Formats: sequence, structure tokens, C-alpha cells
Amino acid sequence: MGSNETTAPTNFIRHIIDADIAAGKNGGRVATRFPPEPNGYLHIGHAKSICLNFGLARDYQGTCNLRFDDTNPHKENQEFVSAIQDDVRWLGFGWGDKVYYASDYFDQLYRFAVELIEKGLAYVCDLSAEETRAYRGTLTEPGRESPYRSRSVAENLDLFQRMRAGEFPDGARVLRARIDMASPNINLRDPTLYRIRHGVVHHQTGAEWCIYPMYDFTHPISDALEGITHSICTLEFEDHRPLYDWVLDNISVPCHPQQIEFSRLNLQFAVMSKRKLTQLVDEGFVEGWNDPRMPTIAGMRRRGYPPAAVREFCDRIGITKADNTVEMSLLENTVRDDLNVHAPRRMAVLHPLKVVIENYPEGQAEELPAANHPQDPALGERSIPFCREIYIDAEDFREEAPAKFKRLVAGGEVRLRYAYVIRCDQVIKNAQGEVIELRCSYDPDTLGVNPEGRKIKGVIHWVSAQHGAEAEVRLYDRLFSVANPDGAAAKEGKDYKEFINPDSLRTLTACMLEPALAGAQSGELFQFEREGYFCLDPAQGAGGKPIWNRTVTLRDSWTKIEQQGG
RNA sequence: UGGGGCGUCGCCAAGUGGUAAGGCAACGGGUUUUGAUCCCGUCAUACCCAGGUUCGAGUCCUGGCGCCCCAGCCA
Repeated sequence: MGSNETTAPTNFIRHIIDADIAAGKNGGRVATRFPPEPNGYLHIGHAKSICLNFGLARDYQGTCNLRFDDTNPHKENQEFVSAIQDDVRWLGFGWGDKVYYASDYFDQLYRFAVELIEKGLAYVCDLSAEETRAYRGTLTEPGRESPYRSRSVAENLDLFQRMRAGEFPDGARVLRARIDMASPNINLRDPTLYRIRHGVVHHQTGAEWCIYPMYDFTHPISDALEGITHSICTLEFEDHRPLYDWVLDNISVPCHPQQIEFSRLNLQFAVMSKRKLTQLVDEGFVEGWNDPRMPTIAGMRRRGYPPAAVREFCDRIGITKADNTVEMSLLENTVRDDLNVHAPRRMAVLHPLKVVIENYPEGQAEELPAANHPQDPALGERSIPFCREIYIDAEDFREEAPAKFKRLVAGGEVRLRYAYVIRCDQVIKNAQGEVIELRCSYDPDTLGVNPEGRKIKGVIHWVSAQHGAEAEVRLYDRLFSVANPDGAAAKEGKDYKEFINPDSLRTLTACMLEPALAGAQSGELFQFEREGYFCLDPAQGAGGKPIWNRTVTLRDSWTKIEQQGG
């Protein structure tokens, strides 16, 4: 196998493909597909599948089709079709100029159904949905055969044609495969192949059809028609594989793709089912599918996760058949690894506390050079204005210093990043006793050099009060307050939504940014030194202020020290 | 009690009979004008359990145990 660049780590599916190639199967060809149903936005679990399928095509010089599994118009729409394409492209994968739709095969699917009927392998069944369920039996008892199971081929052909012609109402009849009502595998107990759906406009085929094929019938045929070699899906379809093979074994298709199943991704502090994500959106628990707290691809994009980091994450988690729940720290660390290398550094004060440097001349200002990246000179530098009044973060000042606290304390000194060492001479408080301003003095001999005879242990960030730009900053935390919302809900007999973290979004409306941030473009990412990585949101906040989303925090060893009573 | 899967470090995960990779987390230490980054070190006599085969088993066999999925005219 192999290619020059990014080759994903090996896994059991690659072993299968390697063996197939060695055996000369499919003429050594590898063709996969990513088959989303356009009934919602893609999430990080889909990203895992996308990276797997498109990654296989990339590494084996094969192909991967983007194919919409659009057989249930009731739940699907064009907005989702478009969003899915945006998301796959954003992740970094392409598909030439052809997007595939299962609905492109509706005519052929119909003819294959007729073929099955002609072979006596499918029949029109008049049982209601409830009756069908009752006839199906249970997990431990076999089902009973439908009274319509022995209709003649001619009658079945006539009825199926009339189903298509719209002669029967919804639910009146279905087309079923005639397999085995006693099979221990419930999927083989004469599964439904076609159902009647009047009055829904399909986003691709409009009102052309009033019967729609089921997944189990559509999927294997779509794969075969596209010459897919390896049809990769998640574990819950393992029980469907005998049906997948049955369909292909009994109709005249050009090839028989191999279905392979892997386990889906579970992520701590998140829910991953489309039903639940849809609910969070529809019921207003989040601002939309692209809310930065959502585990959707659109949400991660808005949050500022680089696509390369998401791809790297998918490589790091691997592909197996074992149930798994990945820790959020793995995702966050993957994002940090990418951002640390690529994000230019800036200074921003989130909780401004005014500092007046009394021995700095009023009306004076100077431009101080600052590296855009401390380890990568190629990113260049910008200059930062310094003057008599600045803001520092309220968290960087304490009247009394806890042990190991190395920021500014009353009477103490601290280094202003890329500027001077200052000393806090006086603390000004309001009537409530809250610190509202600091009067300091600076040491003019400390620009770029350490003072003689004393060690300055702390460095803090700051922004010029005169030159800084105001901004809104949104701090995101995990959407759920427990690692496993579904598990907690089941255990405590509650709804998973009761575990939504009330502090998953904290909005700071009076932040101060260094001037270099003023011209940033929507989507641009920076590290706000000592705070984290932030991404400019496309929207504007109150008063037209820019909104900066916190992508991820920096790793923080201080809070731990502080909590240990340090 | 039917069928299909899965069980290797806190979380992922290599391993394909020859004597337990790697990543994340954690914990020590060093560098540092980001308590960041970076660097160094520690971290499974042990692979769900019990027997067995073998010179040798996480890998093979037998029997248990645990967890996940399946009874949509959803995908």
C-alpha cells in the first residue's frame, strides 16, 4: 500500500484490504463510500468514518464516493445535503465533480425488486404495521408466515406495479423479501423492502415516487452499482450483513462488495445520536447545529478546531470493533498540538483591572516589538503600544500572595510581557472593598533585560488602555456535566438533558484586546497568551463588538498547584 | 432462555505461538519574559476468569463471567 504523505495507522480493515490485494481480489482495486443520510448534521463520529473511508481511498490509490442515503424523504432535506458537503470538504476530502445519491438508483432498484418478485423471492404483503410486528415473533420465538406470503408471481407483479402507480394509501401494503420467518436473525424474517409514502416531496426526486425502498435493500445494491469493494459501516449493522449478502446473491448485479463493520465513536461529556443532537437544536438548548459546544463538524469548525487536528484525532483513536469511549482530553490535546505550532500569539485581557503607571509620562506612548511565536521566528512580529494606563487581568493580582503565586501582589514586582517590570505601590478599592485600580511604577531599565540583584519570577500579559480594542469573549466548557450523559440518565431514571452543564457557556462582554487583533478576519485563530486559543466568530456581539470563541484552554498546571494549597 | 459482536495500563490502542509498541492522562525533574511550549525520567512479571495443549500462549482448545447490538412500513 502506502503513499508518500499522510498514511493513517494500520488497523484490522487495512489488514483485510492488504489480504484482498495480495489475493488479487477486485483486481487490486479499492473503492469505498461514505453514505450519510441527510437527516441532520455530521458529528465527530461521522468524521471518524469519513477519515476511514476517504483515508483508505487516499492510501490505496482508490476511490471514495460521497453518497447520500436518501431513501426516507420524510426526515431528509436539502439543507442537510448541503451542510454535509460543506463539512466533508472542510475536513479536507473531495469527490471530484460527482456526488452520488441512492435516489439516483430508484429506477434500477424498482427493476431489481421486480426481479426478486419474478424469482418468487419477494411478495406484496397487506398486513398492517402492527400485524407485521406481531407476526415477526420475538427474540426467542420464531415468527409466523404472513397469509399473503404465497401470492402468485403475477399477482405480486400487478400489486407492486399498482403500489408504484399510487393506487394504495400509506401503510396499506409493503413489498417484503421472502426469506425465513423462523430465522434466529430477526433481520431475515421477511424484511420490508418497499413502503408507500404519499405526499412527501423528495429533495432530489420531487413527487416522482410514492414508494420508497428501505435501507437494507437500497444499500447493497447502491454499493454494487458503484463497484464498491469494501462497504464499511458501524457495528449495529453486523446483524444485517446476511441480508446485505442475500440481496446481492439473488439479483443480477455486477459485483458483490464486502461489508465490514467497526465500532462507533463515543466521546466523554457528549451525546452522539442524531436524534439527541436534533433535540438539542430544536428545543433551544444550543444555538444551532454549529454551536461551538456541539460535537458536530460544523460546531468544531466554529469553535476553531483545525480540520487537520480533527483528522489527527481520528488517526489517534484508531479503528477496532471494541466498544470505546474516548476522553475529551485526547481531543483537546490534539487541537492544542496543532494550534501550538500554527497559531500566532497575541495578548488579551479577559477581566480588565486598570493599572496606572505613575512614573510613566502622561501623554507618552511607545511601540514595543513582540514575537508572533516564541519558537517560530518565521511567523514574524508585531508591535504593541505601551503607555501610562494599561489593563491587566484581575486574576493576575492578589493583595496577599498565596505560596507559589508569582504574579502581581501589593508591594511586589512582576514582568509585563514584552515590556517592563512594574511594582504595585497602591491598591485602590471602591466602597464595597473591591479592588478597582492599581497604582504602580515601572523600572525603565528592564526593557528586554532582567534587573540586577533581584529575581522577577512572574510574567503577566496586559493591554494598553488607550489603544486596546473592546471585545466579547465566549468561554466554552463541556456541554454536559457528567462524562456519560446517556449512562447517567439511564441509571438515575432521568432525561439526558438534565445533565446539561449550566456553565457550558460563559460570556465576557468587556474584554480588552491588543490593537493588532482589530483587523482579524472571521475564523482567524490566535493564542491569547496565558489564556488559551481563540477564534473570531462570524457574528458580532452587542454594540458591534467582535466575538471571540475560546477554542481550547492552554494546559494549566497552576490551578492544580493552587488547589493543593500551594 | 434466540441471534450477532466485544473483553490488553485510568482512556484509546499495537500485538497474527517466541517471551507486552505507541498516544492521551498521571507523576517526578530540567529549560523558559506564556505557571504554555520544549526536554528528560517513571508508569501492565502482565493481557476478563479457570482449566488444558505446547519447550514456550495475550495469541490455540474447553468451560465460565462481564459488556454492547437486534423484535422501524428508520438508517
